[in-house]
Amino acid sequence: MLDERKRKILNAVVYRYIMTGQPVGSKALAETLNLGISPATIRNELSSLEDMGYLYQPHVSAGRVPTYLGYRFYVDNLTGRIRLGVEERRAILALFSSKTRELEQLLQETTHLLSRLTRAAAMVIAPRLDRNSFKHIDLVSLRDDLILMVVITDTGRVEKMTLSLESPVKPEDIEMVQNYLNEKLSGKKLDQLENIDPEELLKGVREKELARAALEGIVEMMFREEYEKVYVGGAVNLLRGLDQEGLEKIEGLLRKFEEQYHLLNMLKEVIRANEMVVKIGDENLATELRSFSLIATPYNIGDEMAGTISVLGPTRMDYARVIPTVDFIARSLSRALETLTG
Amino acid sequence: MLDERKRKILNAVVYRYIMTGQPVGSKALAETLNLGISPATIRNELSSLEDMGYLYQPHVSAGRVPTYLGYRFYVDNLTGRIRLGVEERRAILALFSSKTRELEQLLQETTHLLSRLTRAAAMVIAPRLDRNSFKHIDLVSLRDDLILMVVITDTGRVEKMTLSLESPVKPEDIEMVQNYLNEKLSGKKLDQLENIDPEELLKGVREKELARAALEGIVEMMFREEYEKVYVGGAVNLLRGLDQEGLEKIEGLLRKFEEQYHLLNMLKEVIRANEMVVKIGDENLATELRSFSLIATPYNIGDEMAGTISVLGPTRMDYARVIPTVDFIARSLSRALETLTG
DNA sequence: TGGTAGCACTCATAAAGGGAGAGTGCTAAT
DNA sequence: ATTAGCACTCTCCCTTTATGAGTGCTACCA
Repeated sequence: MLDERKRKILNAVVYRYIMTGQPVGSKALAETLNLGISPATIRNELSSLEDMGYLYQPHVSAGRVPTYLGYRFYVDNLTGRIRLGVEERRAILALFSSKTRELEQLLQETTHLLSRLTRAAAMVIAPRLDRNSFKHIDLVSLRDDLILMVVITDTGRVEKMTLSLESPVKPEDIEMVQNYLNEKLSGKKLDQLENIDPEELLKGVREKELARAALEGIVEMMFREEYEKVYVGGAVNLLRGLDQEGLEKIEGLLRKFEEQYHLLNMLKEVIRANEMVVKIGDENLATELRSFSLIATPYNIGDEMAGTISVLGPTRMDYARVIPTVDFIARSLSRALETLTG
Repeated sequence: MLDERKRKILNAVVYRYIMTGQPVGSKALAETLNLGISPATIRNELSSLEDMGYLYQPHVSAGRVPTYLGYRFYVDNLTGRIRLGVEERRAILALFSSKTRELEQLLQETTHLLSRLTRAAAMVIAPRLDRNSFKHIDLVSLRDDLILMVVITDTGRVEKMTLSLESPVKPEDIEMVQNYLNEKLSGKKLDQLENIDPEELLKGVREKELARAALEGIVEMMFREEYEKVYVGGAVNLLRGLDQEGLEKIEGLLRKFEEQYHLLNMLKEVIRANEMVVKIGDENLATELRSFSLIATPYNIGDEMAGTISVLGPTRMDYARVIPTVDFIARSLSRALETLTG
């Protein structure tokens, strides 16, 4: 579709624009490209590339700037140019070589690293709860009618909830219910718990109110976590080199960032992807993201896909550097999680 | 020090400037003040107030703008003007009337409400861990040499940590250590735990490695939480109506906001206050806050001071509205926590 | 003596004009 | 097919000019 020369020119325009942020002119291209052709020839090619929708001119006497399509071409033809910097490699290995950490802490630090290395906003979606299996339940009385329920999963995730009861319950009953539930539920996948008939299960216990509240609580907890938790970092990076009007646009986006629910909604088109996804500009579903680029890739625990890590930055982003960085972080995280969760 | 007329004029200037954002001129003041004096007289007074350091002129032909000192005077003389709006009252009561919630969730929602109602950035410092007392410890094996430790406090706070052991440990030993620690530590204030001699305590157990790791873990956990957790919300509000240069200044501040440690450092001068504090402009210790106003007030659990809620906004802030809002939220939160933690 | 009218003065802001420079598209020549 | 040459367009930046807001000062008044 595009001949060799056009491809070279297009790639050069995008590359230069990413580096400088300035529209790229024919003269500068002739100098760097070394194709032995004059600016005039390049101008013809540029004009042609503009007709095809890969480039546009901000105004008539400016150089060319890539359209979303132009970036798309560039990203799809990155082979060779792409490489992980030594700096990045070192920082990533440093983070993941330190051991014995909390899942949450690890994800939090991953988010930080991601945003720092890519200079973009980073989002890490935590592993879904429903794939975990039930490990242990703990009932602790705060008051005789107020019980704190703590549920621990096999991946070391800890969720808690306060149960407020109508009537007081005795310590020995609490312990009994706890033991009973532990025995009955141990090892079950969390999403199987929804199908358990509570009445059936409750037959064996005396203190029905507490047991029922606990069961309902567990199901509610799953519901609460239906949209998974997201860690966000480096949202400030989106402000970098922004003009007045850009600022107003971004305000709405940052507002969405503060709410898990909205954030996940924006990300949902990439959440389920099982390989790296690069969405450029209007390729994004969420309107708030239309002027940004989103790079997302899944991470695993063992063989199972667990969650997604992603970065959000301007379409004018150094893809050749960011893509391998995101990729390597995802791999490193997967490896770390495997040893962390046993 | 200031006569009646000067006070009226100064208050009017600050009030008007807060409302409009425009420098206030003598003519406009003469119209609104109804003191029966002419603009010329007001000009004399303004000039005098400027000499005293309460006002300044952005440039010679502009009206007057309050200095930090001017805001300070205004805030110190708010009596009468101050009142809680019905809107705000309703929203606050609505949030705190719904019941049975997690401490963390409640604090998170409080942060949200605070930023929404004040249109400023909100920070809520969670109750310090060391005042809590030990309620229950839970050791769950993830693998035979990887133990998840969960510590529950009497206020329903749950902290966890993974313990990685040199040698595998048997399930019955885990249970034994867990029971032993529960018995020994139950009811102790967390800050007392630091003084316990581990060797003394360890005499009674066979599985010393696990027990020692657990003890060290608890102490480390306290250390980890020495600087308390902070919830942040509405940082975007700081971007409101910002010019290009203000944007660059604020970028550094927002970056600090992303790190608990730095954030708490900035807040530390107000953390220990036991009544409402209003810090205006350069009254702030942290240089990053020098061009903002910080309003902070403590909240309690029972009779004990538990944490601090605060908002950060431009010095040109509607103090008459924000101050009572922050105050009422703090009171409501205190009340809610009392019933939540029993 | 405190208040006021009048007036000259300053300065920000906006609109208008005018190079300079960058980069283009087009044309004609190779 | 490629290129040199050139006219053209438009942004950017600087200067100029007009406008208007608001002041400080001075002289006058009750």
